[in-house]
Amino acid sequence: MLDVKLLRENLDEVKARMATRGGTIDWNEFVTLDRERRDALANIERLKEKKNRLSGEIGKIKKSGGDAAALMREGEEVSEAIRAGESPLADVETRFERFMLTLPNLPARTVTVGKTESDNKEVRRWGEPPNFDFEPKNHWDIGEELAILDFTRAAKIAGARFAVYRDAGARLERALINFMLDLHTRENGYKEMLPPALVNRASLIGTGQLPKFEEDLFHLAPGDYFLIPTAEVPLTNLHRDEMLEPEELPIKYVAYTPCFRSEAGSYGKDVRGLIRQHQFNKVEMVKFTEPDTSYDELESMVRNAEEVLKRLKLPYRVVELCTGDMGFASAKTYDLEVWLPGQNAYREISSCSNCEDFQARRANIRYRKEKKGRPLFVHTLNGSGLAVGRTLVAVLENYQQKDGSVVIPEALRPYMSGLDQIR
RNA sequence: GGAGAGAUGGCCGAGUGGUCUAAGGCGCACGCCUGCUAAGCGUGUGUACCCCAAAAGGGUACCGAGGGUUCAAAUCCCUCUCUCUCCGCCA
Repeated sequence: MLDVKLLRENLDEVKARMATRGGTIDWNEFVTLDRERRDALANIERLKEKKNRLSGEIGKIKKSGGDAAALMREGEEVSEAIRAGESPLADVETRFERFMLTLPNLPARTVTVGKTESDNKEVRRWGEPPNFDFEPKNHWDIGEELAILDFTRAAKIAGARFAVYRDAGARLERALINFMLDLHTRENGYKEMLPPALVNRASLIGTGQLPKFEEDLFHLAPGDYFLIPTAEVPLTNLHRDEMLEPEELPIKYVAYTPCFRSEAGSYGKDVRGLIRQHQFNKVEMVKFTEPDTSYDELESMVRNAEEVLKRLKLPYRVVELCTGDMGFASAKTYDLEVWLPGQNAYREISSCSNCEDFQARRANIRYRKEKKGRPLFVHTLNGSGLAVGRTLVAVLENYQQKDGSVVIPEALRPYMSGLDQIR
């Protein structure tokens, strides 16, 4: 959520910066609703003041045995007026709040202005795409030929966009999860968490998926729960409605969770293989920081995600998303794209974002810098470290051999009981 | 799923219709005192929003959440959420 005062006081600047995201926002609605809301509020507060004053006087008169009938009649009228004013006020407040909750975050000033993916800025590359003396295969062919991935039976038991990992495939996925968690907890200073994969509406409003993107989520009717689309949701909401101590910042969490996405509207995209699934595994990093340090923390989070790819010796590049390509809650985002020989392209495997105080406002996550100072909103960051299924794809495609086997990256062998090759 | 108990400020805890403008304690901040420390004494102590150009100042709301009764609700009524105890079921 954006700061209402910022909108009131610097509307022209906000308009211009928000426009760089693309899409249109009805700013007149903001001005109108804000005006209406404040007028209605001032009106009702005046009446309530009167009510409180009358009630106090009636109390005193009754205590001293006097007759308060006239004042009580007046009080009745005031209460009637309050009741009449309450529903218009509630109505305008609801509309105002809904408007505010559907505004995306303001892009950071440093972010490159652009419309689409093609305007994104490559920041750096690492590693060389491998040279094969044969035609490299897609991971789904590799996986099915080695009998470590089974899409046919996944379709039978669940449907499209699901996968069954089998034998060494299942084990490789598990090895990747453990490898990533160990790296982030032992070397990068994150605390491991294992949160629920189901969350309530308030949590999804906190991180920004609701109210605008309900169709992207799986909703469970009994209990009104949602399956999490990313561990960012439970991890960030851990501290919803909390006051954090400045000395505990930055807080750094890492969690492995399954993630669930409806992929509504993605028909025809990545229809084969593991790239786009309804259910996938992800190791996610989340940070809570002071405003001053959040951009340094974003840089180090990106380095933490890169370290996974470096240790696996997978070639990748880092891309800074332009204003038009960023997610709803983000002020600045870096994507990590891993080289996939089967597609002859770099594909997203991690996304690291600084949400500044956008989520902290929605989720009411604050800290007090000074003991007597006012509460301030923290900055929240999140990043994949990494998308596990896509990492498995990258391993299969980059480490494939002419004979159809796949070499296990050295860093993973301790997690595979020393196994060095899947054949 | 059944029965019962509970939810009050940063924390503990009192409070069953009108000075609750929430007692008291702890904690915290500032000051005083004491050669240090401890103790003691005094003062203060939340959040959000609104009015005001700003400051000063003023107002409204907040006792788990939402409704209701009443001139007036922490207090009475209804619904819900969560926590705890016991029973049942269960990986």
